[in-house]
Amino acid sequence: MEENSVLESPTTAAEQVYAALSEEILEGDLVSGTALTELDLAARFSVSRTPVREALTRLSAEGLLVPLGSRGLMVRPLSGNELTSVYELRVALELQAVRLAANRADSKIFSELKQQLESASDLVFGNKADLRSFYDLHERFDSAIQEAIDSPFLSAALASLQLHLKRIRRITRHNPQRLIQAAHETAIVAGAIARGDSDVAEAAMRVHLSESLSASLHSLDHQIANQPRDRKNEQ
Amino acid sequence: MEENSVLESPTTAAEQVYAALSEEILEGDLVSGTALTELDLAARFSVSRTPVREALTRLSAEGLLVPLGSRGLMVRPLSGNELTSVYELRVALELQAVRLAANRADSKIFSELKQQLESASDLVFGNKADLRSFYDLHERFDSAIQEAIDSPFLSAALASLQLHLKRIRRITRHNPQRLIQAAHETAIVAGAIARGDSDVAEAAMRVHLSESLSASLHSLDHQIANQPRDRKNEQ
DNA sequence: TGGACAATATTTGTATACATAAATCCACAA
DNA sequence: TTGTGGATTTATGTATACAAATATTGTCCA
Repeated sequence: MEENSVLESPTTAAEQVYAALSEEILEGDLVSGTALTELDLAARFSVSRTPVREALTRLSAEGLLVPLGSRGLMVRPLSGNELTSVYELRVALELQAVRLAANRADSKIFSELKQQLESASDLVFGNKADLRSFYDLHERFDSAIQEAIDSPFLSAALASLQLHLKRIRRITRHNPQRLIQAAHETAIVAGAIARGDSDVAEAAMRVHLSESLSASLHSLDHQIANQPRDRKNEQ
Repeated sequence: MEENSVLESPTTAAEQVYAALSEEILEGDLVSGTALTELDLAARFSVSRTPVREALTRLSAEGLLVPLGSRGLMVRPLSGNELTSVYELRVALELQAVRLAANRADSKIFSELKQQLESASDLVFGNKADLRSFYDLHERFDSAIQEAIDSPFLSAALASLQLHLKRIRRITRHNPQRLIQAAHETAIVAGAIARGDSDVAEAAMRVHLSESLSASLHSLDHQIANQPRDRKNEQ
């Protein structure tokens, strides 16, 4: 919903708590199911409960936190079923996004992105900085789409989705082979957008998301001897 | 999500303020651009600023309120461009929803809905109660889809979308002809879901949304800019 | 008249005190 | 041992006081 740019000067305490907590959730430092209490957080961040409450309200509204029993909140668990649901939302939003982008985008931007994505494989096996720039490239791709479509409601939904996707990427195992494949799939999407072919862009994105979901589920299943995809351990 | 309307008992002050404000926004009692201040609202609802702040935070997170300058919040304006963006989001979510519903739904439920939708035209020209039950039928249709897809993230996005759609329906002019047509279009979708035909369900929904957007934009264009609202369609 | 600047008012941001409800603990009895 | 009731603790819900930031007003001077 808002910019996470780096130029933040005088942010409020509530925003800082929100930023810190969402980062911890997205980075996996706060694992699924962790209970949060206002008093603990207030002490930890050396602020009063008031800004903590605001941060928790916002995190709940975004679905990163869910009620825990009759009292308190916990970091939202992401089982295989919920991961599948995130992808059902992702398919909805991103197919529409690339379709619109193909109709509206500046083709030069996406031609460049296509080339960069095609040559991104090297980065996957590089050092940490290379891997970082690999992810940056994908973020630039997402940003370019949002800018191209210029649709505030769709963009807001995509931004919200990105939060959960970032969590999922941390939860699932790092898989270099899959990353290379994903870059290739995304390059095809970028190419289709660049030449304004919305049908192919949509089809290629559908392929990409299908592959991506399979890989994530597979990775999740192999994490712990924990749950395959049944509906028992929800909530 | 909120089938408990009136008799819900001992809710918190923050929730009551949230419910009251969102109702006022959705019903058009608070017109686009209205500035809200915490102190005024606290006085109006006879509570302190604390629960008011929580309500405002939630309404902002849902996009019903937007920042007004450097201070304060206002009811989000919905121009033609924003209306179009809402529909770009709606297309994304509802095409996916009906596609999934066609694969998962109990066909008996949607067969019934189809029949009810086909015979709903009478209600449009009836009295207020009839019109109310016409809208109820559409809400039951939406609920049935959400239940069929059983996908928490997609459902949350649909629920959030519904808020803005409800606003739009109030902002745009009441058009009986369009309502009858919409019921027919929706009946076709319900029929396709009932027999598990996801392609036709998607296509029929695409038609419905396209027609619906055209009608809404047309209605918006023909409204005198900021005419004082006449109170014909009060509850 | 018009503009700069100081005084004032208004509004949001934060801390804190108190109220209330739920969970926990503990003593005591069956 | 078990479980029942009440006291205690703990957490959230709400009100309020104060601080800080911004807008507004008004005054004085060129």
